[in-house]
Amino acid sequence: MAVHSTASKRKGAAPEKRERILKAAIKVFAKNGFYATRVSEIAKAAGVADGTIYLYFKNKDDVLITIFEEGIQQLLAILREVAASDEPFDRRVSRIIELQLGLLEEQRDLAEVITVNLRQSSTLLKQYAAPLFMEYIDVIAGLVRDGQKQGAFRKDLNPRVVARGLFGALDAILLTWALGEADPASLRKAATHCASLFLEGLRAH
Amino acid sequence: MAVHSTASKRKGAAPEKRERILKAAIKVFAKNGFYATRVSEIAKAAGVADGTIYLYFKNKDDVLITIFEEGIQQLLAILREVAASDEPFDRRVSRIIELQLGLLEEQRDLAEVITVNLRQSSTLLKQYAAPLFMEYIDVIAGLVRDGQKQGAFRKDLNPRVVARGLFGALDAILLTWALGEADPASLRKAATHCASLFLEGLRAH
Amino acid sequence: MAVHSTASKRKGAAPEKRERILKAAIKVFAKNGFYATRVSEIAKAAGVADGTIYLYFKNKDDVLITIFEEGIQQLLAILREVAASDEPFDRRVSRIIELQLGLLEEQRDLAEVITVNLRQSSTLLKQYAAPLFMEYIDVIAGLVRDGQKQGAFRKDLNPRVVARGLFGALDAILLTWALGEADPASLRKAATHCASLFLEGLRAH
Amino acid sequence: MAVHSTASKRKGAAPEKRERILKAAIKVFAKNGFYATRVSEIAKAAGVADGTIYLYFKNKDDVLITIFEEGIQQLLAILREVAASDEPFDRRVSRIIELQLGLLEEQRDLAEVITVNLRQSSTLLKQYAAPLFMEYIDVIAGLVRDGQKQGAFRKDLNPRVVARGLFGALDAILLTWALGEADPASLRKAATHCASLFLEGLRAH
DNA sequence: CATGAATGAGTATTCATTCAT
DNA sequence: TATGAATGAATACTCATTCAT
Repeated sequence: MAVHSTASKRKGAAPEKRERILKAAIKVFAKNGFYATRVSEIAKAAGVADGTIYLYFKNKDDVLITIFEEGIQQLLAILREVAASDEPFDRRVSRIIELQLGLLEEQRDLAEVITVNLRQSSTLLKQYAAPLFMEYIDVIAGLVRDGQKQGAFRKDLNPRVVARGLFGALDAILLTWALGEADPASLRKAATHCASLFLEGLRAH
Repeated sequence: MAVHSTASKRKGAAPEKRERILKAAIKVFAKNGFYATRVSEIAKAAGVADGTIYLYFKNKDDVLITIFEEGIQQLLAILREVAASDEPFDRRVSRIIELQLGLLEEQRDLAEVITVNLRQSSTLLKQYAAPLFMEYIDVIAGLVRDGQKQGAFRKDLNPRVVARGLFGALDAILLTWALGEADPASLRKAATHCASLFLEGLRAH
Repeated sequence: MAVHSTASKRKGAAPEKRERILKAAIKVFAKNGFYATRVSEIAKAAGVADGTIYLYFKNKDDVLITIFEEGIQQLLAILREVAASDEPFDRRVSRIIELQLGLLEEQRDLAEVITVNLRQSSTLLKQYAAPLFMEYIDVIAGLVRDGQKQGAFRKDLNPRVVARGLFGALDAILLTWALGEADPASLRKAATHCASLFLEGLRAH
Repeated sequence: MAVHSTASKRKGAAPEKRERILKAAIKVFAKNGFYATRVSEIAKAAGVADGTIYLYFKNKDDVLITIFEEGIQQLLAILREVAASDEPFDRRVSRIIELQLGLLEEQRDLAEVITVNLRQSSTLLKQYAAPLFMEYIDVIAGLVRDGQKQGAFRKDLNPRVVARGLFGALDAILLTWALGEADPASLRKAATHCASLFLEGLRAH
């Protein structure tokens, strides 16, 4: 898991150039996909020379991995906070859904890179994404488990199955949305319906 | 296709060359991913010459598309049948879930190609997969809509959102399963839980 | 020179199939050039299977060589006859010019193959065409030499240079004509002018 | 082009990489023909990597086209100058002949590429060479026409036919020479004879 | 003789990565 | 640090030729 952890080379100088490259990479990866994106395109979009990218990243794969790691970490941090809040369980689940879709809505390109691009390299997917993905699932599963313990959710469902299902549902909704014309309003409405569907399905009687 | 043509065009050997190529492609695509797979690897796995592949497929893309199309068509045929049956709606949904997971359980490589590989090419995804995917969604959405009309399902949920969510949930469960060690029993149990979650979430009160 | 001479394989049977292949080859070579022509195209145009071509010719090169040899031999035979006739020298030269252009005019495709295609393979050109080309030049040069001896042509010009020049002039005129819209009338007029130019240039004072 | 740019973009080495590639290409094209020449052969002969060629040329075709264009432009510039001089018409025609043969005599390989190789691709010939070729013909035809107007040349010959004939004659002489052992003296003598033949043929009485 | 499915050697071109400046 | 010219390994696809029928 910590394979990549300490991340890419950096020194003391060149502060935001690294960020510019990442931002540019997210944009072109989202537009063209990982394999169809040329390193030179990222460089051009970032306004740096091709070689400069190799001062901040080991190689092209490293750029994608970094995007994924930092993007997921961002999500995870908020997710954990929400999951640990003292709001009612229903509310926490709703917020997670809205959050995930809502956060990504504001970063549509990042969403596409994370949900679509990462699957483009089986190696990357299995090596780097899977562990982080599991971590993500774990947070949600933990929330479900807590809800079950507290009597808010029915106890006969495997929390990890619920978590995977929820993640997949959101992923599919996002994908369809990203492939289509991507109207923010429709996404928000879909989020509400999805939340209602899962909460009703989870409710303890 | 030539499933039943016991008589090949030549000798007794090399009967279903096309099928052999497809089978081999599914195997190597699943193992290495679309982009990392060399045409020569497919040829070798199929026991034919590189050039032979081009007698049956336009190019490498065409091989992937064909796998996807024939795989989905297979699913769609069964799906439509189940959706149109006269069983209770609950039962129909359950069967769809079991069928989808069950069918792919028997063809793990195909599952991985369909769920993972196809996303590797944005072009292929948008051009070929999206329409078939929508068709798939439509069948499920149709079933949900019918259930709503008949009073079996609550009416306040958008059938297409439910369909997308269900598909995504199953996709994620399959993906986790395909990436992991893939124990059939666990997949079957996950199917039951998933069905229960969605049915409860859908139930009309 | 006799490298190819006894020509392509033949047996006793399959009489005109060989001719059909040659005729078809002339057509497609003229249209697409030697390198851009596929053996399968020749086969299709001739109405035979790809493999059949190899029953009559050693390989693709052999087809082009055969066309060239038989085409040139045809020309040479007539040329020699005209050169040896008892008409005035002026007349013989004129007839040669008209003949060469006129004959080819009736076989435009053959003309294009001989003048253009053969140059497409340096090897073929040097190995097979050059000798035949020299033979061709020799006939014309012989006629010029005779004319000089008989006092009809000026004696200060090298007959071989004249022959080469005449050949080149006709070749260029044909090439331009073949590349353009190819109006037979304009070709004939060009022939007259060309003849007049050369005869005047050759005349003894 | 960068003929005079004494300062290369880099070090002191590899100054005119583009020129080196062109020079190498002329050499190998002349030796092996266009189709039989591998891009890697050009690269090796030029002492650069295969990929470097694509930094300066669009593709293999582009290399041939460039050779032709720059070679012809060179000839055209001198030709136009001679054609527009105030020497007697006879002299101008003689000089054109001598120049054309002489210029190429110094660049035998270039001569072979221009006269032979270019015809190897029908597409290139028709698309790129034909227009330049016509321009070339026009200059000579213009000179003939002027000579006719001034009373120096007979008026009954189509200037364009004369120009084509002259070009073809020179081309054939060059071709024979390039294909043979290429003795400079014989080429020069051929030039004199050719000039005499055409001038006598053109003379007004 | 004829077929045409199958073969597999052969090659232009791309693009991630390097390194001299 | 930053550059971007240069590198050269890597690969999909074509097509002349063969040979089992």
